Amino acid sequence: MTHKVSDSTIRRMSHYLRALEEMDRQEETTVSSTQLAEWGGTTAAQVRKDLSQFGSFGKRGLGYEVRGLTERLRAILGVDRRWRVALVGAGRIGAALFEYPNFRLRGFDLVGVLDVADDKVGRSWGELTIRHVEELEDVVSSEDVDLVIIAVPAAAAQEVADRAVEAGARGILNFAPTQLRVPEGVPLTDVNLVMEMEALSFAITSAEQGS
Amino acid sequence: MTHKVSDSTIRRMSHYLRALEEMDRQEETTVSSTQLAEWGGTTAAQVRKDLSQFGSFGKRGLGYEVRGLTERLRAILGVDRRWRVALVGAGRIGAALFEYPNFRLRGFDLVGVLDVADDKVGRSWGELTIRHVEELEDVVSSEDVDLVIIAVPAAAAQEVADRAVEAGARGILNFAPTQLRVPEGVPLTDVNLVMEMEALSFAITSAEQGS
DNA sequence: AGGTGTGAACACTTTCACAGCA
DNA sequence: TGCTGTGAAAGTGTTCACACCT
Repeated sequence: MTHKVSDSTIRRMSHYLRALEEMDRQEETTVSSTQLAEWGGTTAAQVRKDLSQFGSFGKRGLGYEVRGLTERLRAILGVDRRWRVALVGAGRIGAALFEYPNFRLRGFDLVGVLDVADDKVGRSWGELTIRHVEELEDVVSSEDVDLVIIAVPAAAAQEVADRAVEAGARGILNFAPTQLRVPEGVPLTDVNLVMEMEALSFAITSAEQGS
Repeated sequence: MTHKVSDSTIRRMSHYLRALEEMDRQEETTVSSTQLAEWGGTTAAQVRKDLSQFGSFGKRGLGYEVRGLTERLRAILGVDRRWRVALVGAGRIGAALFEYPNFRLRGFDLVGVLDVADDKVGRSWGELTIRHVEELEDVVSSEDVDLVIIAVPAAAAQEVADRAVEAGARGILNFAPTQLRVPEGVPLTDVNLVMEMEALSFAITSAEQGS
């Protein structure tokens, strides 16, 4: 049933979900594609096309039922469950993630933190104790980790990825500025701040020069 | 001359630039589109198409000269200069950026940090003193800020964006999980960690369910 | 021979426009 | 009437294949 769904569709689905949750908080019970589009900076047709890839959730003439659609989107995105996350690299990025409340609120539970540095291993982060990267396989399997966040220097990232996947991790979020190779079927997302800054730099520079 | 260039092209250009710098470090003097493609996980034709949008930089039968192409890419991306960056929100994300060495290495200088919290205002971060968000306009204009990074709660983000742009900021990197509205011509990039995690969640969930 | 630069073919995404249901 | 769901059209991005230069 489920054919290939584009990346941009998924990104927008996240957006719609956030919009719906906000609308529910404001006690709205129904919503139209037009309203959803305004919230997420897209068009009504786009919203309907996106949703239609997963089913028919609306009522003609009326719109979508906020609560119902919220549930459907949660199920589609797979966030109607909790995810177990291990963090490799207890530096600043790691700390930022650790303290980011939305993370837990949205269903992602940090169940392990690892680092190589001797002065970090053994320390406590909240209820977690930082463990040595050597123990990665152990943490992934014993803690039943689904997702691994890589926040280590570029040179160490590939090895961490290989071992995490081998040990059973099912998806990877990579902050290291390097192109990781992972087996077919293991989703990988990169977050590269320098790249984002360069995109801004380009946009400004080319606007300056283009007539 | 410069027609519309796609976002994905720019992302790949960043990649090529990083690859070239690495190759230069390894004392390679020329490089083919095939090699560049391998490095960035794309195809040779794609590399050539991307580059050809900005000019003809290669020699047929030979490839591209590493140093020369590096310079051209730097100029295209606008990173042959330094950028002045202000950071609004001195929380964990802010701290992570502040300590991220690649940031400065790649040409982005943090020249101002602001926050609302009284217990943060006045503190020192390296050579910078955290200033109150009230002073945003002042910082942007007196420090000649190009880019503003927004790392404040979602509810405060739009106001910060409006004031930053009004005061002369030319681009915005937004970490707040909300859809900002900025005037036409002001580039905006969003970094939304929950969204990235949800994309992983979807990929895993749909793979499980699809046949 | 070797590898670029590029039009043409192809694939994918978005927008349009309207039939159809509440 | 109002708004969804969806084929068809338009627009964008990627891949192919080859002429052309060194």
